[in-house]
Amino acid sequence: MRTRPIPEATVARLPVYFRSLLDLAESTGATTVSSEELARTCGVNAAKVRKDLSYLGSYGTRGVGYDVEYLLYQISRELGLTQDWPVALVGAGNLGRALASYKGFAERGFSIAAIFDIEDDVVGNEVGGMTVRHLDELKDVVAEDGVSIGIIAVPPLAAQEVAERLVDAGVKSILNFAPSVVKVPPNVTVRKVDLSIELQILSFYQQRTQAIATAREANRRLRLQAPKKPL
Amino acid sequence: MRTRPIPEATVARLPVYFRSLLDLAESTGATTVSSEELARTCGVNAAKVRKDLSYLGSYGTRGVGYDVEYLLYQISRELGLTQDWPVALVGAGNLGRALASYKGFAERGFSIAAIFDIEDDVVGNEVGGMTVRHLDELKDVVAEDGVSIGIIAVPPLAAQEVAERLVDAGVKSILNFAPSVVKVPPNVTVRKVDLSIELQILSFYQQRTQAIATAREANRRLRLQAPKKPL
DNA sequence: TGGAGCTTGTGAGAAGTTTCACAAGCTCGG
DNA sequence: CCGAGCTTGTGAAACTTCTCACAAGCTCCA
Repeated sequence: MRTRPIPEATVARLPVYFRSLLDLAESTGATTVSSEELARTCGVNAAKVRKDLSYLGSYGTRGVGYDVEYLLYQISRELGLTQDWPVALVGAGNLGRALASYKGFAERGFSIAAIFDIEDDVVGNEVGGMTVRHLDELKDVVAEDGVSIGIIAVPPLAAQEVAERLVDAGVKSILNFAPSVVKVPPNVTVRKVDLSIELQILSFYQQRTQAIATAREANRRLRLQAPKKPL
Repeated sequence: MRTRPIPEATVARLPVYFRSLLDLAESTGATTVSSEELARTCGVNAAKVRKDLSYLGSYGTRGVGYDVEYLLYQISRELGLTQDWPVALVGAGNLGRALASYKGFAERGFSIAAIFDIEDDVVGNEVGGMTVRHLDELKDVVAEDGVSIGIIAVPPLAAQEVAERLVDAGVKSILNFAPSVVKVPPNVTVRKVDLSIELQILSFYQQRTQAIATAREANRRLRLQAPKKPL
């Protein structure tokens, strides 16, 4: 059926198109959209939109554009959004609690099956309308509820162990919020979201574009503190 | 001084190397590290590590490896981590509060200068040891504290307006957590972190690797509900 | 029915990124 | 001082992603 595999870069953009199409359908009520228009709302190049969508199939009409409803359906099917994905959330700290109450997940069919933690004073607490369970129950919940996606929201030192327990329980996809690299078997997919790394990348480009004079000045000062390269 | 600009892909990895080097220095106390070893802890290819580091300069020693301290200093200088970056956090909802108490930012020199919101019942509250201020004070705070980085943690519909107010106040780099595309002038950098998009990407690959039989079955069922492509 | 005006789908080339493979160069022991 | 054993730095090839430019094909109106 599918001729070529869909490039990773395209997969990463499909959710953006999806959301823009939803907004479009809701706010303007338009039934059809051109690649130009979709590109504008997504902040990308129109040719890129067309090429991306062409990987899904030939769903547009020349001279007219794409039918919004039909395209929405095709993208959601491709992304697997036509079914519900129960998610296991591990870690009920600051971030875990915020994620538990985050509405955006449920909107796309990702429901939190259960929240886990390991601290005695956290297990049993109410978070986002659910009771925090002990991590030891993970395997049972995963099996019972058919969980295939796990979210790691624990301190960095605990992340690798949690990842292993998720894999052991049968989870095949992991979203890692802990600022650490986790290693998993090749049949498991991990994506990481690292808040501090994003700021560091911004800092790089920020520094780059600061006034030349200021940068030169700062560099001179910094060089004085620089450790010597060992001989 | 710099011959070639550092590729974006490399910039995105420097913070990962940086963290691994810190861990390494702390846990093993090693003074030197090979590209092979660093690559292992970062989950990347050794040649990539060497090429990435070579953009910073020739900081290694053949037959020996890289001096950990020296490399740490060079990366932190490149990323602009030798100075402190005050950050304006807009949005004191679930996510905003979690970000406000997130330790990882301060560890890398990103200090929250102030938290802003617009809701009367939120402004004035205590969050992470700070008092939430009204968004109208943004401009003053940015000017006074020399803020150049802003974080958007507000509902999607408010994101564009907040972005404009940040830009207007003089912020040059924005980290956007709202699930929406924000448009800014070309001299401003935006990076987005979209939690739901990450799950949708996982969902795509998850679906792909599920048992063929199951997928076929599901597809057959789904096709029945598919809207017809308009003629 | 035919032609003007759009818009898609895509080949081809450009640009960016990853990986390979190996010369250059360091250390250390004998 | 020399050669064995490492490890870096980097051209070059392979691969991926982006962008351009235009033929193919649709709609609508006269």
